[in-house]
Amino acid sequence: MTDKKKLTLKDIAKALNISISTVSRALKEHPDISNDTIKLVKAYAEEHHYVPNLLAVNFRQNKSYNIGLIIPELVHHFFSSVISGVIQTANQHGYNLMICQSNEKLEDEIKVANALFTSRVDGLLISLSNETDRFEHLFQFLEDDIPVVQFDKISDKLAVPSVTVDDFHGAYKAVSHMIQKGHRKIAHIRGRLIVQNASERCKGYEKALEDHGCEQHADWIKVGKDITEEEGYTYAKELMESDNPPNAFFCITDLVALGVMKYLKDHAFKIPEDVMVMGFSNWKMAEFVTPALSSVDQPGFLIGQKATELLLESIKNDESRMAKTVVLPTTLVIRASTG
Amino acid sequence: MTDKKKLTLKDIAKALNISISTVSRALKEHPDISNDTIKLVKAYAEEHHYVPNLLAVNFRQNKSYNIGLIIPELVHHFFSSVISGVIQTANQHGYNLMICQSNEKLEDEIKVANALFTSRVDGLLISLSNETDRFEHLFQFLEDDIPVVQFDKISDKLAVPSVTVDDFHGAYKAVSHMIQKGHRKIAHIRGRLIVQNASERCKGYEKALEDHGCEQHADWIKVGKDITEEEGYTYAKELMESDNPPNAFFCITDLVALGVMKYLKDHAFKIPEDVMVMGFSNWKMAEFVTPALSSVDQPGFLIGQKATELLLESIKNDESRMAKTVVLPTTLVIRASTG
DNA sequence: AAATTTTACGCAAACGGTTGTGCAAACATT
DNA sequence: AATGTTTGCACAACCGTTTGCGTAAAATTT
Repeated sequence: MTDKKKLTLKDIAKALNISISTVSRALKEHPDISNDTIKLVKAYAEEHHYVPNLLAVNFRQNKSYNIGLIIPELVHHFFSSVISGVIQTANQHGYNLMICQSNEKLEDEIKVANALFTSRVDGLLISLSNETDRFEHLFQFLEDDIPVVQFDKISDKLAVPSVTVDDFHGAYKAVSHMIQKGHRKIAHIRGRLIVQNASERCKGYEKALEDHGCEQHADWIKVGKDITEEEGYTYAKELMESDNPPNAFFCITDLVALGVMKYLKDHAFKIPEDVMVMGFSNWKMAEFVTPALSSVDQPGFLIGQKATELLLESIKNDESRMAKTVVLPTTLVIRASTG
Repeated sequence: MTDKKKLTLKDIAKALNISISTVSRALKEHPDISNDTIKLVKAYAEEHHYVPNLLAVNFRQNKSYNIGLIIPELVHHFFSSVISGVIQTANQHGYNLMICQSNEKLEDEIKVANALFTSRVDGLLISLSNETDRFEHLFQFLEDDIPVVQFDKISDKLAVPSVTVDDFHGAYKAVSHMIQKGHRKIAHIRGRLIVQNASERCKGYEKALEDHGCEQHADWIKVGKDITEEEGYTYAKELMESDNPPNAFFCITDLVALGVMKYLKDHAFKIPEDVMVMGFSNWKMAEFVTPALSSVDQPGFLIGQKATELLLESIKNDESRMAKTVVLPTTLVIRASTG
């Protein structure tokens, strides 16, 4: 291959018969440099397509201009929206993104966190895996003054800024909506409460029932493990075959709701007339299933944006690194499954 | 903030009273260094958590260990699968990924390509935007000996290795399947033919009709512009209201198929009894719509993996940079919409 | 014992920028 | 005219690692 060397400051300096430092300063319009020289240097650089060696710059500045992102799953509508927001914001500020998956496993999370740490990212964004109950792999960043921001799946054991959606009110609005539609016997299929989102949504559900004076039964709350469609199907079956079947389902996520809908359709229950179904997250598919699924929309893109802004701010100044919480609003999207 | 400096080779050298170069070599077990010294250095490095400064290493090697990825859309099931494959493969080989979106616009594609170029990526993966008909922004990489690999949306004007799925046979299999099910009047809703995938799928469709001796009508082929659900709906309406309505639809993508299904359901056509519908891409939602949508599955993860492998190989040795084509097989996924 | 080879390490340059400091010339002030 | 100030640039150190080369000491061969 042709061995074309990239143009360097030294080359320009030699060509114009001035010093390297003058070239460097001229390119950034340093006040010490005369306008004539600035023009001269810039013209030459432009003409010869000078592009600064970022590797050298970053090394000198001891900054990678990389931020790390750890998410449980990449192939996921919500998380890809988040990524999209992160990328846009990061790029706007001259930062690049290094994305890693934890696959919802603590082991993998630790592995990729260490990799990002050795890569010397300037900051870290993370949505914790469901398994995460230790934080040493994240503390090492803080010990090295590398700011961390958590989003969506967060923990209060990690004292860093966080961005979440208002799961509580999202759930509250969703459940209230079904109550107003006349369906007051509402079941809830949720995840384990160690995950903050699950806990908040459940609280919102309970508060709505309470505020509207609806029946509350412990066995109307089912705890999913993997949060799959199958679980939705199974629990729907259990609940609908019980002595006191509900006439509405509030599901922790759209996938579970789909399982519930499948059971209901298989057994000739009419949605929403007989039984209403509400999801959470508003996946793309929610609008395409039949009947279209009502859901609580989480602003993924916005979360990504906001989290990245917080992180970049923390990178700039130390004071921004205190734990603080940004809570973004959810939007109730009403479709056919709740009338 | 506490000003804790990272441990450097110099620190280790000073502590052990040996030279920096010996430390450097010891850590990589250079044959010039005695086993005793290697052990000594490694022990010290381990104990004090030495982590090499990648910024310095990369600068010194003049390698960023970054590869760029340009895709039309991030929030998209297929592309996030691809990304997932790319990330895994890249990380396995010590490379990081810089992801950019073109939003299907040439202008954006050029912008991000330039950004990646200045970032000095070691290689570039790209799936072209639908608008791309110029290639200067990509040629600059080749001129600088930075290898490029294209996938999915490719162009033969770009003489670099490419990875695609077998759109032709995917389409052929899909259409043949419907014919075998007894639906011989098959319409096709496709995209513009300058996009290679659209062209291949259309050819596969035509070949299947021909091989099975089915009617072929030019007006059974509709050309979508944005490839949206609405277009599917519109064309389904047009076709079903025509004098000679088809009894099957082969759609260039699942989204279009959903639009078609919507029209059919709205107008009381039975799927698949009256009219069959076939999509392409096998999006997540295909299995959740009613009736579940048959589709042609594209192995996104595999494409990402393969493309990355080709790229990394090209980075390693110049000879691997010749244009060559890897074609991955598709899988026909039969669901309710085709019986 | 002298000559040769091997072993094990140190020295110093290099990568391409950034930046603090020094200094001559030009200009302004008294 | 002597002094002080500003302007515009050059010098050189520096970031942390890699690597070619040189060389004493040890090991081996004559």
